Amino acid sequence: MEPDILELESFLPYRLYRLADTVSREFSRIYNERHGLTRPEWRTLSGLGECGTMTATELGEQSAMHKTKVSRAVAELERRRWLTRTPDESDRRVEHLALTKAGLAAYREMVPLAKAFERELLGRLSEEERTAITRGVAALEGALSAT
Amino acid sequence: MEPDILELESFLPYRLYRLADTVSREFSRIYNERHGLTRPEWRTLSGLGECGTMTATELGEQSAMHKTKVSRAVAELERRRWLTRTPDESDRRVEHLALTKAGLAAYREMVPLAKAFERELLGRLSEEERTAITRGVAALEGALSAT
DNA sequence: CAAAACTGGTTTCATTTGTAACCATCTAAA
DNA sequence: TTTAGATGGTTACAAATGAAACCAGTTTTG
Repeated sequence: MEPDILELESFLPYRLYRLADTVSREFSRIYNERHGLTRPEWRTLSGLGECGTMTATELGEQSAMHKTKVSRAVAELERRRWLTRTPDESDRRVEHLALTKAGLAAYREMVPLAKAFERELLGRLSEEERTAITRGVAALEGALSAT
Repeated sequence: MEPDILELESFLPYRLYRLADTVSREFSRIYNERHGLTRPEWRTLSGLGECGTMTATELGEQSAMHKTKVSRAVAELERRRWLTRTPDESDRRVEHLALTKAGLAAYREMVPLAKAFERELLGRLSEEERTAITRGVAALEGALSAT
């Protein structure tokens, strides 16, 4: 191992990114091929499906998206009539977002597929490998949030 | 844990992506703030620095980039005079890419920073956590490549 | 109360990206 | 050979993205 050379193949930031990219690409078929959703749209749907009613800001925090992404995703889901906006009573800048029946239906349809995807992926690993990835990811998350 | 709800916060594809995104963003400062490189440009530089001479196709495989990204990154590094192209003798479609002195200098300057970044990141973890993330990532890589 | 500072959310603009079409060259089959 | 397909690499075009400016409304402060 030469000192002034970086082995990309074993460099953690690169490996993480490539891994996430591959997984994410595979997974995107579930929301993209089926419904033509983008990732921000999927995350918005997913966030609202999970939490019920949220504001755009909350959505951004919950799903780690830039507010412009949220804004655009919300606009598109509204255009599809998958969500509605309700103005806040006390603060007129704020809107409360919630899925419509159609949005909820799409969400409910995709949740089992998403779970199956994850299960299948983890199913290819041994029990120890599963604990390893789970613990490792959690540890890194902790290390980064503690900044 | 309701059956028809997906917890984004504990959904592996999401966590992986967010993690890689955060790490990658942090790391990009090393090549972006310092030299104004994009990620594809950094990977190209890094690939050539590590392997010496490569073709564009090889670069794409080694660093998991789409060929248009490679093409653009190579064009930009060439414009900076950080790499040169040498036509292949026997196959005139192919070009062999290699770093110039200036390119190599930039690479050599960044390698220790990259290594320090990784060391510092892993340094925030315990010994067991480090083995966990390493094993876990390797396991997933294996599971995905085996497809 | 008025001005300044801040916050939720949208829009604009430039950059990055992916898909597909595209050259040029090479290889294999008829 | 000649032609049909592959392959290395670039380019054109549309879509996705991020930074910064922006608007409307809210809070703070003098």
